[in-house]
Amino acid sequence: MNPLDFVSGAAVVRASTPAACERCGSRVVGVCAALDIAGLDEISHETRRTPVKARESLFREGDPASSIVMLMNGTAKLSRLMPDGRQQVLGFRFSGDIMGFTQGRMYASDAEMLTDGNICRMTRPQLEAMLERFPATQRRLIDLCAQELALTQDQLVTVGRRHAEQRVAAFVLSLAEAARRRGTPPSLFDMPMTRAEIGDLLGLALETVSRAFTALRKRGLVRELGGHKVELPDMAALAALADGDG
Amino acid sequence: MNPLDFVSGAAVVRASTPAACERCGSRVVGVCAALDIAGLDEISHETRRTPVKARESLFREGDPASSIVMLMNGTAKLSRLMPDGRQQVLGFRFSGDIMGFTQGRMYASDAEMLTDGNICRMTRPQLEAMLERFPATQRRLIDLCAQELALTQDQLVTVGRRHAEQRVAAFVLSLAEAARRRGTPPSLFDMPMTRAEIGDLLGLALETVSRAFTALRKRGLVRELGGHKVELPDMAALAALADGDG
DNA sequence: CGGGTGTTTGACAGAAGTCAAGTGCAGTGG
DNA sequence: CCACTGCACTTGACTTCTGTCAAACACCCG
Repeated sequence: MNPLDFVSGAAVVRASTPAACERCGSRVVGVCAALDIAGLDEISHETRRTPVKARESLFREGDPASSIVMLMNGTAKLSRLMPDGRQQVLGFRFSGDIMGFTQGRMYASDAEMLTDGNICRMTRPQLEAMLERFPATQRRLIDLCAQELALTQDQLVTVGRRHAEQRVAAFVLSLAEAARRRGTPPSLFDMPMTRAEIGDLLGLALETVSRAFTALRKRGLVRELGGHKVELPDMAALAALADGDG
Repeated sequence: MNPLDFVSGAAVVRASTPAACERCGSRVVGVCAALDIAGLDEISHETRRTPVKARESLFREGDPASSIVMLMNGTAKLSRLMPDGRQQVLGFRFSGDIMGFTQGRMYASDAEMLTDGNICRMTRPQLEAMLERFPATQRRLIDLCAQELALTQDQLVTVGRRHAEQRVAAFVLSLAEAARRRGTPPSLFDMPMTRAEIGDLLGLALETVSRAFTALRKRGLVRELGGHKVELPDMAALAALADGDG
């Protein structure tokens, strides 16, 4: 497996036919990427771009899945709560990702912002109407799901078969890959999540995550610049380590 | 999380309008469940029911994803190979499940039969044609994907946040749930996989799996009857244990 | 009946979790 | 402007769980 593919389950796909969306911002993302200008215009009447703040909850596990959320800006966290109070982070999401789409009637996870940002909500009926009216968006939703599934499976491999340091290496590489997809430099990016949240993603204690970062820092594979900025001087070596050759 | 929902990532959905499929057998499964009699008739011209034997490979990771496979009968294993030779089992599949659907051009995992069985293959062009001709199958594919995604996330919770014995408890409960969906008694089912394969699913060594089974047997929560038959005398207690109350 | 595969069990080593203390940093308020 | 306070992070010591290695056993298939 290529650790660059691991990522935190993000379903990021760029618009194939870039077009401006007045309400949602300049980039066309998520399912809407399949829409032409006319379709976008129709949809944009019904969705609103709204600012959200760090730590704000977007939806909760078990709540009725009344709408899907497109993340226009910022970073979010998807997680589930265990009965004993601990949480499993399912993945982090970035601008361009969609969240909250489910087959069932309820959300399958919590979603919470890690940073300030902007979202667009589309209600379930609006989504259904769009799928009906623009069949191309159906195929797109299938692709988004299939891709997200593949990425979740990748994470399963990471959590199931890698040691602590390898998991953290794979994790930072996934952030790099997510940055690349957003069109920003992959070797220098933001990492707004805490050690505890990373641990809950990777199935590790926060102290173990901290020790792994220290080890990677000492090897010169990861550099933390302050302000949650991270630099990866040697991504190839990091990938080798993640795959067990380190 | 409900441990009964954990399962091995199976996307099992019964036909809402049961109808006979001459080529594939008596039950209508997978995407085809959305088809009416006329559609089934049309499709059935192009797919063939073929017997497969235990340990036979259905497709391999990295091969061109030329067809999807509907498992009519028997049990299969989906897995990925790590660079160091170890494998991560992504899930087990049962009669009624579909395998090999992917957004990319290649299969994302290996698929191998654990038992003798029967499959139907549908080529990619056939699938595309069906999706085009019968839009209802598109919605069905979305649902199958979304459901499979949710189940894979469940497994992530299991592997990431549970101890060995809890994982094994969650695993046998998932087999029970899969049996229930197939319409067979949930407290008595086949378990054709080896301890090593269970370990590769749960991120455990085979010895650890064996010890966990011994412990569950001693507690009277699991009974192995020979011939790969397993009985669960107290599923509620098992669920409590899986959730950490044990 | 025999051989191979899968399973169980034990002893030990090693990785990660837990508990605890101390450090650093950022935002707040005087 | 600076001290204070709270949170996140780091580091150490110790414990516990799981992995590894090894041997014996059980079971199924030929």
